[in-house]
Amino acid sequence: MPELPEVEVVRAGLAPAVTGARVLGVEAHDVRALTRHPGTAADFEARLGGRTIVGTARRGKFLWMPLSDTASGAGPECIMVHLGMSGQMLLRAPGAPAERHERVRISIEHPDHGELAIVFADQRTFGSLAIDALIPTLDRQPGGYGDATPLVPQQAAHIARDPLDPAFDDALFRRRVAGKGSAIKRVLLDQTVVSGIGNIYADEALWAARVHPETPARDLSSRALNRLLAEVRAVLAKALAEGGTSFDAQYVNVNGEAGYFAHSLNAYGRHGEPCPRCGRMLIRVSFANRSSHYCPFCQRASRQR
DNA sequence: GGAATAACCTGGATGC
DNA sequence: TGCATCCAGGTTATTC
Repeated sequence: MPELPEVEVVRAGLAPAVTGARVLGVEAHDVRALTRHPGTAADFEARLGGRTIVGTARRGKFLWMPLSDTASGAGPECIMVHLGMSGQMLLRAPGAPAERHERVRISIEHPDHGELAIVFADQRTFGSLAIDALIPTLDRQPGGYGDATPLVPQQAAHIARDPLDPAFDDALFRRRVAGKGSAIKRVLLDQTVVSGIGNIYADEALWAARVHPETPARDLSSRALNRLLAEVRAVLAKALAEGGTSFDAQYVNVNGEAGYFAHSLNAYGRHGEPCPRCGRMLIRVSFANRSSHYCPFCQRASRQR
């Protein structure tokens, strides 16, 4: 499932191929891939045609590609992308056969690389593209990773910065967590508190920090919270270095290749196997319409203070 | 206002 | 072999 490392791999893969490229044409095959777009599919196609992609940026799981200004003088805009659970952004040669679950194809011409196709494919149709307005960030810091401009898509403005963002505010994160009575795992998954973390990396970071997923957030000591934040960063960075987590064909980079981090998972999906730390059995429990995987021995709720 | 829950969606895995 | 059911989970609207 695309979480921060997977989205960053996609962004980094797109950047050299799309920055400076002009949009030659757009084919929206499935309107479900445009649920975030405020207009029709025809409007999406018309507003994108002829524009130049001037960069790539990412905040948490949101990815965007700023566009050149329009002749009409409308404010700055971007192509906003959310991969949802199964979205893929693929780079293909012009005229390449349609991908399975292909929803949108954007044909571009790059001054150095020539013609290419950006293909958005999505099996479960939770992902979406949109043309969105770019608005100033409240803290006047760059809107996201990969672009120094202090602008962020309107639809991603409510999302907190992610832990790998240089402008991430550790103190603000601690204050927000300390004010929550919910389970710490639920707080980690709350994109308005900290972005980029999904079910996989939440389980991995909690395991690494020895924190029980159902510990009330406000019960965590400063020490435990600092340890957890450090482990979140470590897990995300390691996954990023290994190209992200792929269990099946659900996540691939822009060339259709899988990542390797699934081999490094310690807790997620390993229920019934021995804990790599203590050797006791890892378990899986139902949690907030999800599954939680943890070690009931070395992640005890009573050990947080 | 904060917190919890359901719904959206598809295809692979599983059970009968 | 074929059909029905379950499960995966990011985001958001709805409900409490």
